[in-house]
Amino acid sequence: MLAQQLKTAAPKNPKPSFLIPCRSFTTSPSHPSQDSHLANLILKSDPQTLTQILHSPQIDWTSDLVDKTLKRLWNHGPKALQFFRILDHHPNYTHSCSSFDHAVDIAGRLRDYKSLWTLVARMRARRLGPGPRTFAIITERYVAAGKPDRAVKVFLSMHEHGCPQDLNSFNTILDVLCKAKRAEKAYNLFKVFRGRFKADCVSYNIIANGWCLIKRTPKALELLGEMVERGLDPSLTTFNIMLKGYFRAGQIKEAWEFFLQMKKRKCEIDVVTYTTLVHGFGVVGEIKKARKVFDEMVGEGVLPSVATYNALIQVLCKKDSVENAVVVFEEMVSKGYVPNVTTYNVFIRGLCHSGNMDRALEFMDRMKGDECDPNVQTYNVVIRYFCDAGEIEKALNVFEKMGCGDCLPNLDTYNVLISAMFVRKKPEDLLVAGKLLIEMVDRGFLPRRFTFNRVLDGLLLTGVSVPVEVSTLDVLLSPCVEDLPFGGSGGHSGALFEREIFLAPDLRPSQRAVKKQDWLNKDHLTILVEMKYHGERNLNKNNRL
DNA sequence: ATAGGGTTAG
Repeated sequence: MLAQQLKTAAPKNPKPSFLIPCRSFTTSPSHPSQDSHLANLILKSDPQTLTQILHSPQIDWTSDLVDKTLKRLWNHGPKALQFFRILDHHPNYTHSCSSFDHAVDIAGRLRDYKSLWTLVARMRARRLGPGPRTFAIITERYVAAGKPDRAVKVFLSMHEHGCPQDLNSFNTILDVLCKAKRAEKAYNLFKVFRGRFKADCVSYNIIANGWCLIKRTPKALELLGEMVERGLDPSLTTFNIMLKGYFRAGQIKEAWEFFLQMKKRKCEIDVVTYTTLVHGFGVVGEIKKARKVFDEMVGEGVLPSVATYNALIQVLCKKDSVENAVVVFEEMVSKGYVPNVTTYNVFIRGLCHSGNMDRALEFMDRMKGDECDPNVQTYNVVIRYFCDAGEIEKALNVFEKMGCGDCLPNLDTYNVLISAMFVRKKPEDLLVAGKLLIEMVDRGFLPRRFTFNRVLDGLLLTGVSVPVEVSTLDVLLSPCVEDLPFGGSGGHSGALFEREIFLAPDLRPSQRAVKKQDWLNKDHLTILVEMKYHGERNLNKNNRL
């Protein structure tokens, strides 16, 4: 049934998509899942066709299928939202609250707050929420966008959206702030409301961890003092947080002493404690110590977990040798542990780092056989190392394998590749950079201004032109992330230059004031970007970027 | 989606 869909749904005039052809080969003979099929279909279709497909009675939409599809489209936010909206008008399917939450998340990541709040309003109108989870998402997105104050405001106004605050949501906002390295802000909020929400051990653990994350272990200790003062007992989690905190701050000796104290105080040391030790000693190069802890934990009655193995494998790769990591890898498998994506990723990274690209690719294939598909991090690692080795073609090959729907590239992927295009600075490379830039913008990733300018500079210098779709042009003409109101990283102002866009090659600058409506008649435009510099920068003469 | 342990870069 879906195969039929695939055929009939193919657009008559498929838009030429550069670089990212749909995967014309499949690496595994097994049948891709339904959501994978759908994601590919959605990526290829234009809005009109898409409506037909999505509203077709042949597809039996369920909340689960919608959630999975949204997840597949995660790295193409605009498409994901388009999909969600079209399905929202389906004659006999209605979105679940979890799908709404996903959509809210995506809108938030796109920093499309208008859509975000529209979704929230719609949720409420349908009595599906918004719930605590929705607010966890919204606040996290605001914090990630560099707007922690806005996030706090949203938390404080939750009840106005029909979702009263409680200890859980209080702990959530604290955690969101702490994880974003805003321990100070979290602590201030904590001090104001700890009485009202009856802060518990979890609240204190969250804040302590927040201080540890920014390497301020003394503040964490101080907070634990407050905790005890108020009659709350630290838990094993609390101790594990501190232990990790010492390692993170480079206080290895203190970490070990702290661990000895834990033992002395008859703490029930668990696998998390041991994993922290293995990792902590390993990253500072104390491989023997890491191994010793690893070997001794079983004697203490604690079995390693996959995470413990991952920690050991990682540090062996980094500070010892990949060969020894291989031994541990095989050992863990022979003991019946199932390596997960992280295991493969740390291992593949190790192989890449030791210049073993071929073996890295072999392991990537081995993953697929083991129901453990490579994720975007896996691809990024391999792409990064190919780029570093100057094997740009190979990097692009791997990139193309990411294809459409199975594992879409993310912001890192684009950044890594675009940077790599400026190594050789051949005109072809710069052209690829231009195409990548347009594609990333198309998919809802805002390049940093540095990236944006660099690519435009490159194109200008080489005189290469890039085909661009009209919808993309809107975004290209809109500000970069740093220029958005309230700022991405905040506070930058004043562009380095003004950009003017001309239609090329047949239009002269005098015709630059072409109206947008005139462009709309064409499928694609070839544009040439010309820049006017403020100040003295003169790139054309010395021909350098 | 309430807290702690494995992935990521000089």
